[in-house]
Amino acid sequence: MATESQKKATVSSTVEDYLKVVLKIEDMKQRASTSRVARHLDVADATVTDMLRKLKKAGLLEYKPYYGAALTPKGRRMAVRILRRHRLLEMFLHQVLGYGWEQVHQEAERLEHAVSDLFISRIDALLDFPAQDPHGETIPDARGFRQVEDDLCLAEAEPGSYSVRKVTNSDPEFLAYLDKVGLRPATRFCLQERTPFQGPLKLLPQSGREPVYLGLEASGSIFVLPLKDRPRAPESDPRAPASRMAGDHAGRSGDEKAG
Amino acid sequence: MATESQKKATVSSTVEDYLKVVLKIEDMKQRASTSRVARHLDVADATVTDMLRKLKKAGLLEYKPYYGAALTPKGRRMAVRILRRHRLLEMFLHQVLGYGWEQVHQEAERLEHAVSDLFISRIDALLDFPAQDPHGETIPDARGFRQVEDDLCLAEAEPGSYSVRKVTNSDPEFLAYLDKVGLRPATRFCLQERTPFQGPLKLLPQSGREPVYLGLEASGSIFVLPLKDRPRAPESDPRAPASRMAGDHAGRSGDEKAG
DNA sequence: GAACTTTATTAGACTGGTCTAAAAATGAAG
DNA sequence: CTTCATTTTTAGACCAGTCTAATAAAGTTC
Repeated sequence: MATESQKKATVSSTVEDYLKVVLKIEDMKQRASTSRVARHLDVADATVTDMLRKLKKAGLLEYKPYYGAALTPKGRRMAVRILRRHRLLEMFLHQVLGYGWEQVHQEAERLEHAVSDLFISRIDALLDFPAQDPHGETIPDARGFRQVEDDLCLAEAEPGSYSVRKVTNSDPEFLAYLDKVGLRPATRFCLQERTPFQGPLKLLPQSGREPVYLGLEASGSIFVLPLKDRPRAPESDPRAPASRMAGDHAGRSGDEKAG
Repeated sequence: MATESQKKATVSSTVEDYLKVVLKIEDMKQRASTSRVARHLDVADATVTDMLRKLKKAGLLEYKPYYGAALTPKGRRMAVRILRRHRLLEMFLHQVLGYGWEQVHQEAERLEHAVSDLFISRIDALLDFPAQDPHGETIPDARGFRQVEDDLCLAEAEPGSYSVRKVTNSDPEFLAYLDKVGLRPATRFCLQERTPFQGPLKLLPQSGREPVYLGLEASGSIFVLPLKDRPRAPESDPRAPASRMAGDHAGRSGDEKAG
């Protein structure tokens, strides 16, 4: 019923992964260079060179040697389709099977290649056509439309009230930490002062109450406190696990290998 | 939570398919010869010879050249695990996502290799630990135990009252036909006369009402009628699609390639 | 038990996806 | 514009899984 009468140019899950990565890189407004793609996929550069040429030949992307790749409309459609499947599956695992938000990514990563269109359309309906996944990422609709929002990076935010728009990191440990600490999509908090922390939180400015306090250690780690416990000055805090874990991830805040 | 602390000798889905087929053949009390395995998997005999030797080396089965293969305990455990996954997934697709029983097999065939143990244990709980799949096949429990029942083949059945125990055929068209006609696991019916039909129906003698009549055309096709419409003598009937479809499948009633 | 048929195995090759190591192009710095 | 460092591509190889064609066991018949 769902997606009939379309040329099913079925591709391997490997190809799907390459397209997904190129889309992700393009979304970050970076050039999809051989090495960048290789880092995301954790394969050798030479492997990527080969593959990009194959994908070019298949009409899924443009590829200029020594420069990089860019999705064609066709490649983009396929990549967005996988993105949709991934996020819908994450939502399904979270809502229907009770997975923690730190558990959904890995499973969706495999399932996105294996489930049928029927499966996807059934869980879509079951979830009542959700607009976001458990991380707050927007789910492209069945036609492949995605509303791209201008999220605010934590590092760009002026002091004020915000809510967490999305968390762009899929590391289970880190997400479990955020969860423990009560920081998830839609959580509201007060940013005390500007911070250079580049972490995976994307924010939405917000007027309203501020139930949570979010601050920054000297080391660069983030920490979160109920507002009533807010310290006078946001400096060091003997919160061992929090410091450790947040620190770990703040360190790798650039881009590669984060998802 | 479910299946921790066990050596995860992860194998490819291809290997899982080979093991599954050998288990299936052994369950039919046949010798898992090279060519029989090859027919089930739809690959060349030479391919199977290679693979059986690899699987022997991996300790998953015994293999005697020019004779055939037999699962080792380890191979059997793995095969039963896949069987469990397959049937649980079928039940899940049917019950939770509303798949028709003719649709579940194909999807489960892919998913059984892709989902995690967590996924399986979650759907198991969600379905309240079902004992059978939509076709009436018994689902092995989490420890790998399976109760094997002595079902009656249609061809062995004397005239009398029965209910459908299970349908061991996964052809979507055929199953859709049986469904349309109201013949599924637990359906009760009256067998009018002994039939040489070797089809995929397994029966369980049953005392009770007989709402359905199942008979045999001269050609070997089956057909079904509500009891009140039952004809005096079970002969031809101008029910075109029924005759056609059932005939198609009764023809290939032996064993190979049926599932 | 010799001849023939069937079934199984070997031999050699191909594909997709990957690797390492070496060569080449690009780009940055003097 | 040369030189050096970085990035990318080429060359050659490997592995898993598959195929076809040729050969060799096993089984069947007379």
